[in-house]
Amino acid sequence: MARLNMRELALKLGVDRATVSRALSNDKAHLVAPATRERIRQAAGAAGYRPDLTAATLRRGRSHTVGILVSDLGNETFIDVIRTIFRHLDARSDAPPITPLIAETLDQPDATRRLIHTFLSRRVDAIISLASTEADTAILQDAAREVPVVLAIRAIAGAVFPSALCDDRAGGAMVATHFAERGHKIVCQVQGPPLSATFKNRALGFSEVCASRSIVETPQRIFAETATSAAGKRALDALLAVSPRPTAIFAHNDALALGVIEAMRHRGLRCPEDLAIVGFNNTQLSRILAVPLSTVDYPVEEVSRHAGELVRNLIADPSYRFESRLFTPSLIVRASS
Amino acid sequence: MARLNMRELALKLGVDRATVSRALSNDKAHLVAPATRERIRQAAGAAGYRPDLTAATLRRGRSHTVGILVSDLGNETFIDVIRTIFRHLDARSDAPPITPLIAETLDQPDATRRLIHTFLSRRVDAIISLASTEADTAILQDAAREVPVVLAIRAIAGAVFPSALCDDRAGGAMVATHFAERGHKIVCQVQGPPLSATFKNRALGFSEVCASRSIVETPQRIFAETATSAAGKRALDALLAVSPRPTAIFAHNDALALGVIEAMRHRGLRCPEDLAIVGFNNTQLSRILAVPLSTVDYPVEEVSRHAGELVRNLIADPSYRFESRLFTPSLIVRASS
DNA sequence: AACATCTTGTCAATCGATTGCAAAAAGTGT
DNA sequence: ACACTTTTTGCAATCGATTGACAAGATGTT
Repeated sequence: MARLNMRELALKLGVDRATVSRALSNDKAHLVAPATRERIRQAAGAAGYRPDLTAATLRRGRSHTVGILVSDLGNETFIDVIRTIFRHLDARSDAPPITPLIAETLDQPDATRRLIHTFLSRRVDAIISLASTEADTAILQDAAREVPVVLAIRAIAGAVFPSALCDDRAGGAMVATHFAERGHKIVCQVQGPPLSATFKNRALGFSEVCASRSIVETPQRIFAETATSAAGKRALDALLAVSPRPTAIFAHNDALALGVIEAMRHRGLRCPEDLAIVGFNNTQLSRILAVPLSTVDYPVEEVSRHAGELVRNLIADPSYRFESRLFTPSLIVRASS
Repeated sequence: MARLNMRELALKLGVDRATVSRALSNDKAHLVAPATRERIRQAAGAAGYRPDLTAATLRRGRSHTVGILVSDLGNETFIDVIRTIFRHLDARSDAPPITPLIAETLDQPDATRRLIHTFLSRRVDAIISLASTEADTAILQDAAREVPVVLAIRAIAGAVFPSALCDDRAGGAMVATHFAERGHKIVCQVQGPPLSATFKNRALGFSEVCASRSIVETPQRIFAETATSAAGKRALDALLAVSPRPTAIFAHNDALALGVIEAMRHRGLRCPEDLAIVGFNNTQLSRILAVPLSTVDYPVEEVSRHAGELVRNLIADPSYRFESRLFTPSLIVRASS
């Protein structure tokens, strides 16, 4: 069961472990004579030698590992971003591959603190936080004094971190503009939990355009406690009580939109005739609904790539002059509006 | 930037590092006087001391880490299983928490080998492979000589690993029985890629019941190259060319079923009147279709829990007499059949 | 008072790879 | 053959925590 280690390999070849280490490394391989280097590499391959990365990490102080915090693994968009980040971190063949550690916080600050501590104990080279809330600010700032911390998807109000975000405000604005062009005069929003900057910005962008194009936004905004279809269902009741009655609504994500649509179906209301609706994220479900859902496409690829690059660059040089970026989403008009 | 390490903490407290180590450990804390122990724990907490787990791993030979291989992170069922496994691994407060490492193989054997090697280099305590294919057999067997390897979701034909699986054969049988009870005489399957044991077993269970209840299964089976809705769409053309023409079809998962249904809509065919359809997995989409989809509910909780337990037990004792288990899924009848 | 037992803490080796420094070997020019 | 540079290799310390062996001190027993 005992694994072959470097000392044994060196012994077998009659060289020093230092020579083996250098021969197998990327950056110091030139320090060993070509013939010896090849001999060592052959033997290592043949013997199935695999270096112990925990030992290497201890000595080097670099683990080639990044921690990814995500609030909800059930969220399709988050998963898309994570897997795309994976690819960007793993793909580059010049640099050593980076192994991601993933943790689900479920938006619980205690769990988040615990998970961040675990990451730091495991000596991650950086942390990417997807969709963190304000409750995490202090912990993340703490962590940032040890390793680079990069934010993706959700900004944190009042804190500056390198980040890769979607321009949610622009997204909200696009929806309002769309409603204006279709001649809607009275509109309403079903807003996600307001502790998330994402939803705040979507609301803001939408309202701004409504004001400038003199569309009436019903004074009562609908707040969903969670951004889920169940909450969307409940929202319809509230919506119908609103006066003046809106003819179009902007749901802050596709799940909320779905809930509203299902509730409408129950009541015999038709979409878009009775009520037009636009969602956000362009998830799979938006395409497959009986009435395909208009929605805002999330710039997954760009956000992920930038997050990956920030991490790579900040790991290479902690004082790297990073640039946080906002990526513009795009409206996809389908039958629901 | 330099982190506080155990030596410094010990120095500050005027005790030996060994004493600190024992005071902070779970199993050896009783070896240090209660007063000293508390003093050390207080100080450690106050100073924000966090042990370096890579050093501990190196010394102990245990990383408290497991590697999870998954073929496709976009698959809702896989994600559900992963996050449920997380919870079972992380939750137990008596044992130290286990950090999962996740890797997406995309069913590419080369990538799989690379990722497994990375896991082993990082000294994972065990590997869980979700939905592996036969192409991975040799690599997994290799890995199994170093650490416990547990299979979930998909068995590998001809190889014995501790596993936690869904009884796909029973699931297929349920669908056939359901068709029989509804009076269908001619049925057909849209089968997922046959290199996956999952789909083989679903097909088998279905066919067995068809035979015993003298339902005609059309001789031409439809094989989808991938288990996606696009493949499902293409499958409908093939289906319509089949003779005798079936009145009900069993799609091997919900995505395939969705594809078939969308293609039907394009042709103006009605579900279930013209063609009844049942899927598999009970994914979100099955609930939200215009005609809610009958499907087989996947026993996510049971599979995940058992996989987690296998891993825990095998880590604690590699010679543990494990029991591989099959969990029975359940048919959910909705409007589509 | 002598001896056994238990408690508490220290010393030093260890896990496996990396790397600064210096020694040995090989190459170069005169 | 000699002085000198350059290449190649070896030695030994190091990263930070854990643990077996053992010593010193405290407590108990007869």
